[in-house]
Amino acid sequence: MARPVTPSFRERVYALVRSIPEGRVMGYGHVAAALGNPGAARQVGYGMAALPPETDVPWHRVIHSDGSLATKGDPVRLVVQRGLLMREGLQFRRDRLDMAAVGWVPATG
DNA sequence: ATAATGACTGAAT
DNA sequence: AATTCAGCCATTA
Repeated sequence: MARPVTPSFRERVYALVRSIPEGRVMGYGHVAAALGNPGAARQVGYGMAALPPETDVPWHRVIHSDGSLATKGDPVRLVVQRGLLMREGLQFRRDRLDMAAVGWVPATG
């Protein structure tokens, strides 16, 4: 089956996001930097936008670098994401997460 | 090949 | 602390 020998940036994003443990979150820029492209934060979010609703990628664990959530002009999706995060035990502080506490860095625990 | 797009980010106001 | 502006770069047409 068509499996690219050189996985696209998006593929790498999905793989990393899938490896984010429950109760932890990562910023778009952090994901991009972990993939070796510290300037491709927007591409990370763009990849999330292309995810189907039945995806196995925990896209809700990827948020803004400042701990807030992305809206993309769809406030409904925002509420859903917040619910998913709270369901994992994350605490919101005025519609924002404490990245210093719940922020996760791969290969470091 | 070029141009437009966009779940972002950091600095300045 | 909140808002605004310009830069960034992979994907799509």
